[in-house]
Amino acid sequence: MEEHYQPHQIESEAQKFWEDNDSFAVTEGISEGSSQEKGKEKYYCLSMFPYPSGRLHMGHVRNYTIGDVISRYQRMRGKNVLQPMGWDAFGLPAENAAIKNKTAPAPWTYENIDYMKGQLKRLGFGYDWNRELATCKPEYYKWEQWFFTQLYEKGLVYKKMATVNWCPNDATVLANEQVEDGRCWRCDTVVERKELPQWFVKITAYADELLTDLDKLEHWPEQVKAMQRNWIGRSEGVQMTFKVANVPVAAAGESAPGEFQVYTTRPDTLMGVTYVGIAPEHPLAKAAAVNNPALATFIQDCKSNAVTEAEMATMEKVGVDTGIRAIHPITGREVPVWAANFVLMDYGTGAVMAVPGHDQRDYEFATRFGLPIEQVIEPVNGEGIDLGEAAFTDKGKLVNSGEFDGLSSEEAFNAIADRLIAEGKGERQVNYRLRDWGVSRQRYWGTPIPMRYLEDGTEVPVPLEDLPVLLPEDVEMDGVQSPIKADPEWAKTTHNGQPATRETDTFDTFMESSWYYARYCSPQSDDQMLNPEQANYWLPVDQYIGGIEHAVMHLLYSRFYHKLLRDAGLVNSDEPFKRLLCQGMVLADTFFKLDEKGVKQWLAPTDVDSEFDDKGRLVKATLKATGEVVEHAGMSKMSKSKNNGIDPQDLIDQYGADTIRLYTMFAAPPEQTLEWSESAVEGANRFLRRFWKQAAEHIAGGAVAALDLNALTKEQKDLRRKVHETINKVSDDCERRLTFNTAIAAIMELNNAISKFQVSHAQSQDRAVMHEAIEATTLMLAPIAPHAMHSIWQALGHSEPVLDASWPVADEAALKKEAITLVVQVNGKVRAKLEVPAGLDKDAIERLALEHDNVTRFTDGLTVRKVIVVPGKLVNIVAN
RNA sequence: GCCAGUGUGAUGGAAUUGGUAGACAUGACGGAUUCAAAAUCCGUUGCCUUUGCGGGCGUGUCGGUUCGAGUCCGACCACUGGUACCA
Repeated sequence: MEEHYQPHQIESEAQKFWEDNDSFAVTEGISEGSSQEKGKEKYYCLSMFPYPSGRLHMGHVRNYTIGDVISRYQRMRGKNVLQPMGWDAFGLPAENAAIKNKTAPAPWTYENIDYMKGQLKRLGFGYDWNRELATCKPEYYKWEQWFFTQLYEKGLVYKKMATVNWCPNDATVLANEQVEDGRCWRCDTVVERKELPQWFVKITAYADELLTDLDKLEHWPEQVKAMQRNWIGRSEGVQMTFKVANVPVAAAGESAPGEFQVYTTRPDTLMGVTYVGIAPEHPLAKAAAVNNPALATFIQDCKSNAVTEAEMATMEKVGVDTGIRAIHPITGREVPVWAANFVLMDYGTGAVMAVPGHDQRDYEFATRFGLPIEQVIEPVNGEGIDLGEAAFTDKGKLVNSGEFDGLSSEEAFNAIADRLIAEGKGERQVNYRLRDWGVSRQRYWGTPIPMRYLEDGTEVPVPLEDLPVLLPEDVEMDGVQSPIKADPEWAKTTHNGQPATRETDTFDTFMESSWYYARYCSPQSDDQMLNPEQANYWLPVDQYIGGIEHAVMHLLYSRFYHKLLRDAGLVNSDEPFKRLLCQGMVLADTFFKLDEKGVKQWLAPTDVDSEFDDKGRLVKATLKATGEVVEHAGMSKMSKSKNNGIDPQDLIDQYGADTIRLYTMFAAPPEQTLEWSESAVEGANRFLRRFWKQAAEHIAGGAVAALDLNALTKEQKDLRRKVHETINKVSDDCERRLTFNTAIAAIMELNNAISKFQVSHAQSQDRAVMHEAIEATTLMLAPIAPHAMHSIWQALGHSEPVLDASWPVADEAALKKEAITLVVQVNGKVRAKLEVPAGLDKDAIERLALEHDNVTRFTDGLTVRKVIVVPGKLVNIVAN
């Protein structure tokens, strides 16, 4: 064994060994499994596949190291481990890069995949590359297209109008990310809302199951389940009809609707309705606008409103009186109908009842536009409320509500609902905040939606024998129009011999990432989407690992898709991911400067010098190359769009993969957000060098005697205890807690104990105990620093690779302690420490504590009121 | 705005069930080794106070529960993720 740690040589040797032996290939299935796999429990460990953006960044390294450590740990625990990897290859960045680099998205994507695959291999991740997939390959998206046609046949797919961001200058649809401050990021034109017909998948049909099955996900983080529950947003309420007193006469003799629907979760406040809000696109508003120029202008202005929820919720709430009067369903009173920018046609009924006394948003709107505010609820304790400052939004007791006065909010909910139902004016309804999944994108680099339109406009799904609908890869991007929309020839096709046109929209890329985990079970299957036998052997995924930013959308769409696969008979489980680890984001500073068009140019953090004040806050940033002052936009997750990804390549070149893996795992617990800094990488490298040297010196000492447990000195027993305590600690951290940082800290402590242990060559048991400590350390580090441990394990004389060695088990006998340290507190402050024999009784402990010199100093002249003894931990003396 | 999270020394973090705050690292300082440097090894390192033993303060802010609070409860502040067309 080399005396010095030489990571690059060691790592290429270990990687060659794994490659030559195909160490991470798992054969599919149960019965045809190799003898090695027979009788083993399966373990499917999956990390979220990357978007091939060009280079790995530290967020990827963190994610994939966690997955690889868990996979290697579980393998050492005797499991048959599957760890696959692939590419979420469709998406917007490829189109942007293609335009910028005057190439096509396909070659750009394939080059990135090649480069990033090389980086993953260089980091030593144990993937079964035989199962690699890329979602932009026809053999993958063919089955996604087929499945969509199946959903269409089942009635789970439909088409409707939906709003998009529209750049009138480029005549193109923009993603939310491409809109900055309401303007197009390419040409700075003000963006408009535009309605387009689009395909939707009925996720709302599964809303209830998606909600209730969250309770079955015992090993998912509570925070993720909470976010999904809130996203689905089940509510119980009442939907009711408001009749219109003065129906406006619409243009061309069309009559506007004479009534409209409103949903509320607070029917108890119905008697406090003083106005009604409708969406600017509501048919009533449109009709009223025909003879109301002010309203027409308002509706026109609302066309430039943002489409994102965050912006709509924070924008100024404004509205215009439509002149329409609605009839209150119970009192018959007429209330004004206002068109308001915060009421959305796409969601719910496009109309809301307003109770300014008991809803804060309605209150602010009413105050601003001089609408009446009426109190109909008072606190249960009978206290008065002041509606001069804010709405009273708690539940309570009804007042000013006629026959409903005196009822509690809960009683009034039922009484008012029953009344509306009895009069045929409303019904109880369960609503969800969740909306159906809009899967149409007006972009090129995605899966073509497998639908055809006949000449009479009839829509038909593409039959299996005509799938896949191929996306041409050899195209030119002009930066505005999708090449398959720009080329009229592409859309031409036939259906049963009749001329037809193809759908030119592509799928949302979440469609691909919603089922890839299942495709890994039979990635080469070319006659069906999944091989059910393979899928049911491996699924559900035992451990899924990925960024917390996917807590709702990707993880909810995947859960939905799994249920669709189940209902299609392709899998037999209800949920795709048994245990979930949401890794925290790796953040880095973001910097930008404005170009001549006023558009933000994001700058790589490595190109910027920063100055800090004495509190460590960034006060000035300058471009390294030119000294030009640039703007700092805070820290955010590493991403292509903010250009703040830190490429691990330089660190790998300098220190090797094991150091980067160890450092990343040591820096913080996996779930915690991590602000990127490489200041302690050196320390991780130092630790590996130190252990390497210890192992090399030990091995150079030659043969080792057998351990004789009856002939050990105190020092030898102490080191053994530390070894076995560490085994327990590290096992728990890797299995239950998934806190690799504390596992590494424990191994470092053991390593410090090994350093302090003086080996006398005259004492054969010294070397025997040392041998046990070195072997245990090697095994415990093997999942984290697999290359170096591969070499050390071989040098320790093992023919089997450390990859397949068994995880160590603690020897209970070695853990026994003779004495323990107890803390003595007086009134909660530590005043003394006692060394006592383990198992000493309570009275004796109490006596020893009260007699201690530094304790009597603080109890002198006081009366001892109480003594609390926490066995094995502390004594607290309460005195005054 | 709404939903979810985070906040502990100079820095990353530890404290797993309400029981010793600061494990393990990084950095800094001092020393050994060296012609010298790197590397390595040893020591010190929350703040204030004390010759020393020790003492006081201290986990974003303010308040509460408890013998005892980083941990539980209430209010607030700051930052991060998501907010349905970034993935």
